[in-house]
Amino acid sequence: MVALDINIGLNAVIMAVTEGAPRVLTVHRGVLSEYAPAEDRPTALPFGPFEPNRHRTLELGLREWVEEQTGLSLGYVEQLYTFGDRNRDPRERADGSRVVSIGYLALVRENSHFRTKDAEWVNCYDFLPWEDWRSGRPSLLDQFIFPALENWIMAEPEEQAQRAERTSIAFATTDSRWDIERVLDRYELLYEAGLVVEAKRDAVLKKTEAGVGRSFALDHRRMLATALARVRGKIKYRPLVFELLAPTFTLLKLQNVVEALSGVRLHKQNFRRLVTNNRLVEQTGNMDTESRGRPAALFEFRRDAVRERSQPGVGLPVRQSP
Amino acid sequence: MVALDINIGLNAVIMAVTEGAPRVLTVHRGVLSEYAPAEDRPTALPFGPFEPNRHRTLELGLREWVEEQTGLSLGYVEQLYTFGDRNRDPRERADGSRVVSIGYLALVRENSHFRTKDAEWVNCYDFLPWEDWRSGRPSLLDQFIFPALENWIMAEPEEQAQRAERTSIAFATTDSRWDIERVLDRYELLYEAGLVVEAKRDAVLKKTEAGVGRSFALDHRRMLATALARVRGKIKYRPLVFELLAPTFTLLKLQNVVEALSGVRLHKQNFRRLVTNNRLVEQTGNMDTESRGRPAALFEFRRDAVRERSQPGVGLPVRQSP
DNA sequence: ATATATATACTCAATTTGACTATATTTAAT
DNA sequence: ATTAAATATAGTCAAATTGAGTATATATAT
Repeated sequence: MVALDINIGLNAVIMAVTEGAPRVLTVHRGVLSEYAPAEDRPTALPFGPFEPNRHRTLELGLREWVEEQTGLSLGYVEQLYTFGDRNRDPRERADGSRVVSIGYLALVRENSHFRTKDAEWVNCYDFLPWEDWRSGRPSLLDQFIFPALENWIMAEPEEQAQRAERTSIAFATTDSRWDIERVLDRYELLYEAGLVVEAKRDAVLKKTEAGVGRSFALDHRRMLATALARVRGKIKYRPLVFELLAPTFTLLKLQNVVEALSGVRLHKQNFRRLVTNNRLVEQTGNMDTESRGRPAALFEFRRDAVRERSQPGVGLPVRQSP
Repeated sequence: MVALDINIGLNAVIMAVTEGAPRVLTVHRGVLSEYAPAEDRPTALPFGPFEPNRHRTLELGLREWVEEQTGLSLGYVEQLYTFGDRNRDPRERADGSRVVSIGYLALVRENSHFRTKDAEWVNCYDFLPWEDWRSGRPSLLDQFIFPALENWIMAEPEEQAQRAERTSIAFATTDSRWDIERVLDRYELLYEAGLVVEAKRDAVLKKTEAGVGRSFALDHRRMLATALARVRGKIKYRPLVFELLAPTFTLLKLQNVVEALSGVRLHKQNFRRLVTNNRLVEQTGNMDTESRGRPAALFEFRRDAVRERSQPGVGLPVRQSP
């Protein structure tokens, strides 16, 4: 039983959808600042240590320090993943100490107030720009990512076949369709191929040109990818979206939040048919006032749907709208 | 930064399907023995400490000690959940030390050899008997669980509504269908209602009559429930089953493994149509020899299916066969 | 030879999905 | 006041999928 020198950190991927984009709460200081030069202090996820003498459970620990630091009282929280690789964190010392981080996903409503102590909402797609297909296929893919991945595949004769297959699955380069859920696979591939700056920082590859997408401290971009993958997967069969919406909303608003998270456009009429036929929402009787065209009916989430249907999600169709 | 006295343990839920039942590898000794009286040493999941100076990653740590202790070389491994509640583990002391356990799921083939150092395969449904509906609705539900839950609901006037709703969702007591994935919800409800012996042991409730299902050390039954829920959910859209099968198999064998895990019977013809139409498997050309009736064709997993289809699972239909 | 167990092909109706058309009701621009 | 643009909502229709069967083939056990 080795007791010495394990620290547990709690990381929060706090997401909201505002102005048509999924956003993540970031900080520029905190526990990590002392380890980075002041001028080069990277964007980071909110982070707090787990203190066993203070916190009865991991999740309560997270809620407490998030509230302390940001004034934000979290509603929906779920554990994502525990990250424990060596050399993840500069606070580890040569003697074998380790920082293990437990990542959490939290969803908050778009107008949640918080004390902005150096915190900022950032568009998730700034970090993962290849994941947003709402305005069509991101040109970044063909202009930079695919050529670079092709080089990486060819670079190692031994592993060509395996690298090609992984790329084909993650990025749908051959016949298959883009799978919105493979967010983490894609990020990890880009990392291994040295196409994100975190890989250079971790000296996985030697320095090449600038990486793709905005970078994050430590392995925080990986945590964000894990979070987005989880949300995209779960939205289909659990009523997650409603955690991100005001209590009443129009169907267009609901659709826009689903589209922002999934990164694809949906067929409007069929989307409406799905959510209303499945009785996932019901009309409140009121109408929306701020619309441009014909006013839309306001809906609310039918909580009973959870009991009635076994998979009460917003039913993402596979295809995009034209 | 509080460094003192956090221990990280790694727990493995190692599953196989043999003789028509999902089984979990259990041990009766190991790190925990010294804390339990010898005559009352409960069944436990394999457990090992995470040693940061030895293990580069958490998963490698798990693989190493599982191999050391059991001789089993794990193939498919995925992280399940990190458990860190206070008072989970008797090795915690009053000074605020804590044992945080990271649970892993591993799937192995039915004939995997291991050095049986006090280890034993146990039917998962011994621990969670209400989860096996293959021979019809378990009588345990109506004979014991529902009356007891009803008492629990009524016991606290303040919380009646909430308890009733949770019970209704988890156990499909009203109109809804039994949802095979809500394994963890159901276990946690039974725990809170004091209907499993672990709850008495943890003094959540005062002693009542014997609990339902076979008990497990510490919170290991909760980990098993987490694992079964994960497998049941993932089997639908990822080719997990093939980790549990020999390289070639008959369609009946495949169906039986899916049924064992999901706990429900499936419609045979439709199941075949699904897996063959989706080209998830392909014929090897050989026939099975040991069948009772007409010999069945042997199939193998089509690895390409992962690339072609975005959700390559075994397509569990919702309903059971008659 | 017969009963029983299993495999496999095929049918058919109900439901769900994808892709449309048509129409209604509002605001903004002219 | 009229028109264009934006949005909401209803409805249609064919294709694909699903649920529930029937029918038939090929083996073993007695």
